[in-house]
Amino acid sequence: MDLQADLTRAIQQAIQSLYTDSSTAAPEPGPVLLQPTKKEFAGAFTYVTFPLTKPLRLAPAEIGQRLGTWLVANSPLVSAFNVVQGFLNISLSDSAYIQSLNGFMAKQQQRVETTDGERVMVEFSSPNTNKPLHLGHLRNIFLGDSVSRILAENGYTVTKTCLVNDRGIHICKSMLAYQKFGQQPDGTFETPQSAGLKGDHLIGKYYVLFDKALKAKIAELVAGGMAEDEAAKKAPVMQQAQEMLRKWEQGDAETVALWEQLNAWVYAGFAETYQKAGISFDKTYYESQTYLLGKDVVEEGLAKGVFYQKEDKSVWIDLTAEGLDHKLVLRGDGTSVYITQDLGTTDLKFSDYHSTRSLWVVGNEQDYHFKVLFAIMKRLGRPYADGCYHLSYGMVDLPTGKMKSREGTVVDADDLIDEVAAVAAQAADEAAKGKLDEFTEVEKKDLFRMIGLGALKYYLLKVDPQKRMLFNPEESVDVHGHTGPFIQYVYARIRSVLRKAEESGLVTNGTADETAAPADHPLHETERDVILILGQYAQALALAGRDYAPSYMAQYVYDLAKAYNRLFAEVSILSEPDAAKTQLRLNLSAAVGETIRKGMGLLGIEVPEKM
RNA sequence: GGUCCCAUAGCUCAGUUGGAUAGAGCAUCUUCCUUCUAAGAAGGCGGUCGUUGGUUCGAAUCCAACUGGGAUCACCA
Repeated sequence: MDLQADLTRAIQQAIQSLYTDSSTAAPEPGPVLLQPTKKEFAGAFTYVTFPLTKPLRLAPAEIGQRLGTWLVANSPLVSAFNVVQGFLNISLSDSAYIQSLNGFMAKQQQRVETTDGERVMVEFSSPNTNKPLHLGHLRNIFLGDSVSRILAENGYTVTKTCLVNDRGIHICKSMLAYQKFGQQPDGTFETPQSAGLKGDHLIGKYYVLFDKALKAKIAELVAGGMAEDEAAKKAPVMQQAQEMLRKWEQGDAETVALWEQLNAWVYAGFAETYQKAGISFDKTYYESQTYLLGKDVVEEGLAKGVFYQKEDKSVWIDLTAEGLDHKLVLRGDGTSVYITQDLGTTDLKFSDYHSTRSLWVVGNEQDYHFKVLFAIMKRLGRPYADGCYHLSYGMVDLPTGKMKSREGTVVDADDLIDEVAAVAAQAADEAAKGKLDEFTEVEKKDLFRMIGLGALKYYLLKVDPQKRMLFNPEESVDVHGHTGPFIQYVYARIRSVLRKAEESGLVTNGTADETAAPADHPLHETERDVILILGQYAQALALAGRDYAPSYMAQYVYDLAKAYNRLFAEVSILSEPDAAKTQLRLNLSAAVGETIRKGMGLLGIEVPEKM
C-alpha cells in the first residue's frame, strides 16, 4: 500500500461526503495535494485547505476541522489531526505504518520484469581521440550512465551509446607531432609500452607537443610582423596538419595506418578508464564512419523545400519562425559542417534502434546547436523529433577558475580516480579502527576504490546538471556529511546488524504484525519517519526518470540514510527486549539497506558490506 | 547587439505541481562511545532567497524590467 495515495483518496472521500450534498455548489475535488508535515507540528502529511475556501465559502480552519474529524472517524489510516490556520496536519495510525512497510517489502521482493519497454537511447561521453578524458567528461559520463540506469529502472529499454570523434584536424595534430617528435634515440617510435603511458595519455602528450611547436612558430612569425590569426594559419606545422587531414580523407594508406595505430592506443586507454569507472556502452559510433552522412538529408530537405540554396551553392535553413536564425547546413563546396553529420547520424541512430526517445548528454555550450538540430528534424517531419532531448549540463569549474587545457589546469580523469581511492584509504586509516583487519590487501584496494569512486560520483551527481558547478578537490573526496561514503557507511552499518541477527538465528524477510506496535507501545518516531521515506521511493524514481535527474535520486537516498541513522542512534535493535519490535526493526533495516543499494546503484555507485 | 542559462546562510548545494517561522552539508561552538560500525547522533550560531515592480488568500517558486556572472550567435567541432 502507498500511504500517501491512500490518504489522498481518503481526503477526497471526506470532501465528497461532507460537501457534495450541501446547498452550495459541490467543490471541484481537483487534485488533492499533500505535503510532508513540517517538523515543528505533529503529523505526517499536511493538506492545505485554502483552495477549498472559495468554492465552499467557508473559513479554511473550519474546513480543516471538519475534514480532520471525518478522517479520524472514518479512515483507519488516520489516528489524529490538528489544524493550524488553513493547514490540516494528519497523523497516521501505527497499523497504517506497519501495513505500509509490509507492502513495501512485498513489492521489493517481486522481480519486476522490464522486458519490452519503450526504447530510449542515451548518448554520452563522446570524446575526441586526441587527448585523455578529464573531469568535465566525468560529469558527462556519470550523468549519462546514471540517467540510463534510472530510465531502465523505470521500465524503458535503454541503449547506451557513445559517438567517438575519431577524425578531424585535432587527431591529425597529434599524428603530425608523433611523426616529428616520436622517434627515440634508438630509431624506433615511441609506444605506450616503451613510454610507460596509457595510450590516450601518450597521444595527449603529442597533442601538447604540437601546440607548443605551433605557438613557438606563431611567436616567431608575429615577431616578424605578421598578425596573430594569420600566423596561426600560415605556420608550417598547421599547414602540414591540414595536409595530413586531406590525405586521410583521400584514404592515403600510410596516413590511415598511422591514424589507426594511434586511435587503437587511445581506445585501449579509454577502455581502461571506463572500466575503472564502472561504465559501459551498448553501441559505439565512430565519426569516421558517419561524417559523410547527412548529405542525402540535405538533398531531401532541398527537395521538400525545407532548405534553400544560395548562389554560392551553400545550403541553409531559415529557422527564424522558431526564434532561431538562418543556419548553414552544407558548405558551398559541398562539404559537411558539424550539423550536416548530425543530421545523418541522428537518422542512422533511429534506423538502428527505433528509439522513440533519444537523449544527448552534451555540455550547455551546445544548447543552440541542439535547438537547431531538433528544429530541423521536426521540419523534415521525422517521427522521432519530439522525443529528442538535449540533456544539457554546466561546466565544472575549479577553485582556481575555469579548466583550460592550454594552461594545463585540466584535472585528468585517471589521476582523479586514482587519487580519490588513495584519499579513501587515508580516511580509512583514521576511521576504520580495526573494522577492516580481516580484509586482504586486494579486498582493501577494492573497498577504497569503491569508496573513492562513490565520493566522486555522488559529488558530481548530487548537483542539478543544468547548473555550472564548482569542483572542490577536498570536498569531492570527503566522507562526512552529505556525501556518497556517508550513505555507503549507513549501508555497511545495516549489513553489520543483519549479519549479527542472522548469527542469532533471526530472519529478516518476514513480515511484521501489528503486535510490534500495540497501543501501549507505539512506534518510535524515527521508525515512522523511515517508513514514510521508504514509501516515497517509487515517486522519487518516477520523478528522476521524468526529469532525467540523478540529483533527485541522490537527494532521496541521502534523506533515507540520514533518517535511518537517526533511528540507529535512538533505538536498539538486537538488544531490544520486545521480540516483535526487534523483528520490525530488522525488517525495516533490511528494507532500507536494499533501497540504499538500489538507489545508489542507480547513481552507478556500489555499496560495501563493511567499512 | 540578438538569444539561452545561472543568482538561496561565510563556502558548496537542496527546495516536486505557488503554501506554515526557507532546508542540508562544510566551517565554527557545545554535548554523547564499558551497549547493534562515532566514516555516527543531538544541539547552538548563521538568510532583506541578486534588485524593483506585478499576478493572489498566499511567491525562493509564476510574469516583466533591471543588475551581476556564464554560454552562444563561424562555410570550427
